[in-house]
Formats: sequence, structure tokens, C-alpha cells
Amino acid sequence: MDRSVNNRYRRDVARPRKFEEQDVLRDVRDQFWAAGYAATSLDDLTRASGLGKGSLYGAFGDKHKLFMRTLDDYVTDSCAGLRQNLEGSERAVDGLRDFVLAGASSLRQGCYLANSTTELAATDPEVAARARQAYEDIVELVAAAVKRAQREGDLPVGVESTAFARMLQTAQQGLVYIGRSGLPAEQLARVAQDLADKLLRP
Amino acid sequence: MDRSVNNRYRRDVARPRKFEEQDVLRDVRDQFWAAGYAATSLDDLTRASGLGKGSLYGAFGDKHKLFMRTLDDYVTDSCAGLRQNLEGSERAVDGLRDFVLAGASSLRQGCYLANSTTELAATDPEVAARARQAYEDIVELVAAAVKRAQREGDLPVGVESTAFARMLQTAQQGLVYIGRSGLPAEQLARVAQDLADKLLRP
DNA sequence: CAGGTTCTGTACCTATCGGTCCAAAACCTA
DNA sequence: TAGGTTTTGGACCGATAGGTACAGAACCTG
Repeated sequence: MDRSVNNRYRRDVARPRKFEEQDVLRDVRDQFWAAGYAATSLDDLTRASGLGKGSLYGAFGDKHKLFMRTLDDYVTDSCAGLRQNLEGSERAVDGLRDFVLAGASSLRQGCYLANSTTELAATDPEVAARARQAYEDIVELVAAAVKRAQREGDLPVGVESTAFARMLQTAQQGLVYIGRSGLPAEQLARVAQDLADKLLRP
Repeated sequence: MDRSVNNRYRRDVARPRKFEEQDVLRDVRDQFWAAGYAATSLDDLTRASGLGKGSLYGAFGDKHKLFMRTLDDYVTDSCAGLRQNLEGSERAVDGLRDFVLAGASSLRQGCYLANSTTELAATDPEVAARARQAYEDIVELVAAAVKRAQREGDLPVGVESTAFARMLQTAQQGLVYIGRSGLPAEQLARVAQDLADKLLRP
């Protein structure tokens, strides 16, 4: 019987787990985030999560599966948050502005997806596929907000929404990267302001 | 006697080397570039370069020293090339435009410095320091070109050249990122055009 | 050609890698 | 409380990591 990976059958029987899946996934993700995938050993993961190897494997499968799980959760949460911010903003252009500025907020830590993509996309097809899909989702969300901003009269109607969305996303990722490379926070914030102004002026 | 790392004393005596340092450094760099630092083993390096471990250590020191050497060379060459492009352009604004567009040319491979920074800057102070210095040098070069473009009437004189330079650099790095994440070449080129147009219009 | 020196490749070292196994512990149902 | 089932954590595994040692090859000078 396959007991590995996320089994939930008969949870009301036998010895119950001592940990919360979400907590473990968060700790593990933070470890990967801090050191990168290849540079993180299983011992690092057991130390970060407090679980033994057996528990880790029983619950999530091997190192790669565990990593993909954290990446997947991160992407899902990020996209949900982005959608909420974009659709929740009074005027769409404000949401777009916040989207760009958000690139300056991660600072040295960077973006988990971006870091993972840079480290692994060239050699790991699963990561590459997940990253590509995530970026398409983001562009779609942003493009919808661009269209709304056009309807609201805050962006020129002439521009193609998808192309414009990609441009904003590129600017945001550039900010994330420059932040990770060590630019001081206040200078980074200034760059973010300048970029948002230039790209979103009518 | 310390024979390690780049010794050149008495080159006209005893058994001469069978390899060219530059060739080896290029092969090694390409290996690091393709797989990342942590995911590259010494066996990978001997395979890529054709040298044995003994030769590699004798000539360049350990894995980390060897890596730093390739990173250093890459940065030096890149900055020299950038300076040449910027100072060699008829009008400074054309050089700046090419600078931004260059972010779309690396495609899946990405930028060696950017990849290395993303993977290592958070945990490796040497890499962090080198990256920070490289980015300052680049900003300085670009800022000088911005000033020239202002004198030539292609950019408004009101803007602060360093802040503007950082903005252009951020856009370029964003393109590198998006390219590495798998956006098709023609779409990436389009984004690059759009960004350059938006940022460099008078 | 002899002596001295450097370079090269391989064998070898210890530590750690990711992953498996399993006996004991912990819990639920009956 | 007894029986059944799952979880746990550490012992253990072969493979590979980065790095060293060293014997012999290759070359220059004199």
C-alpha cells in the first residue's frame, strides 16, 4: 500500500501526526528560499521543520516533490493575493501601480518563484513548466486590470493590454532582482516610483 | 612554497602547461552558467575542461576560487563591452536603447552575473560584494551616457542621471529575468521594444 | 644528457549526500 | 484493555561530494 505523499485516508485511526502540514511547508519553503534548492540538504530540512526524515518522506515524498509542493503553494497564494489586490482596487491603475511597486518590497530575499526559476528552470523541466504557467497567469490578471484602467480612462486605449501587462511584469521583476543584488531600500523605492511613473503615466 | 592559484613564476622552466587558461576558464564558466554553482560538481568541471583535478587545483585553487575567477572575468569583460558600446554610439540615447534591448538577447541562458547573484548573494558575501560593485560600475557608465544624451538634447535635462540609469538597468534585468523564465523570443523582443520606447521617449 | 622543477592523472581520503528501513511509540476502535 | 494501524526518529546504505597525495611524465637549463 502506498502511504507516501499527502495521504489523508482514515485520519481518525491510529497514531495521529504531531505536526501541521502548513507549518512544515512554510518552514521548509523558507529554508529553500534562504539557501536555494541544491544548497539545501535533507538535514537542513529536518532541522528547519523539526521532523525526522521518515516523517518528511512519509508525508511529502522526496526532496524534489517537497520542493515542488512549496513552489506550487507559493505560486497559488501569490496569484490569489495579486488577483485580490488588482480587483479590489478602487481604480485599476492604482492596483497596477501597487503591482509594480511590490517589486521593491521583497528586498534581499527576492521572490521565491523568481529565485527558483533562475536556479532551476534551465535544468528542471517541472520547474520550468510551473514558472511559465505562473507568469502567464500573472500576465492574464494584470492584462485584465489594464483593460479596466483603459475603460476607466487612466490608460490610453490604443495599447494592447497583454503587451502592456508583460511590460509591467518585467519592470516588477527587474525591481525584485535589483533588490536582491543589494541596492539599499530607499534607493530601490525611488527606482520603483520612477518606473511606475514612467510606465503608467497617461 | 605556494604553487596554487595562478602562478606564473619561472614560466620558462620545467614542464609547460598543456592548456590555455582562458579556454579553461571559459569552459568552466559555461558549466557553472548552465547548472549553477551548487549543482556543479568537480567531476563536471574536469569533464567540461578536460583537465584533471590536480591541474585544476594547481592552476586556480578550489572550486570557490575558480568560480570567483570566472565571475570576475565575466564582470570585467561585460563592463568593458558596455563602456565601448555606450561611448562608441553616435548618439548616447542610441547606446542606452541598445543597453535596454540587450536584456532580451540572452534568452534562456540568462546573465551569468544575475544568475550567480540570485543563487548566491544571500549566502556568499564575496559574491554579494562583487555583484554590488558590478552594479555600481554599470550604473556609473549608464549615468554618464544619460548625461551625454541630455547634452545632445535626446533626454530631458530635468532628470537625475543616476536615478534614470538605475531605472534603465532595472528594466534590462527584468528582461533578462523574463527571458530566463521562458517567454518566447519574439514576445520578449516586443516587450523590450515597448520598454525602451516608454523609458527613453523625450 | 643530467639535474631540477613543474605539470598531469589517478588513486585515495573523509564527510556528507539523498534515501530506505524498521523497531518502538502513539493513538483509535471495538 | 487488546488488536490494528500509522507515525516517528534514528540507524543505516551506497553513491558522490570536495579535496589531497603522489608517482611518473614532460620540459628547460646548463
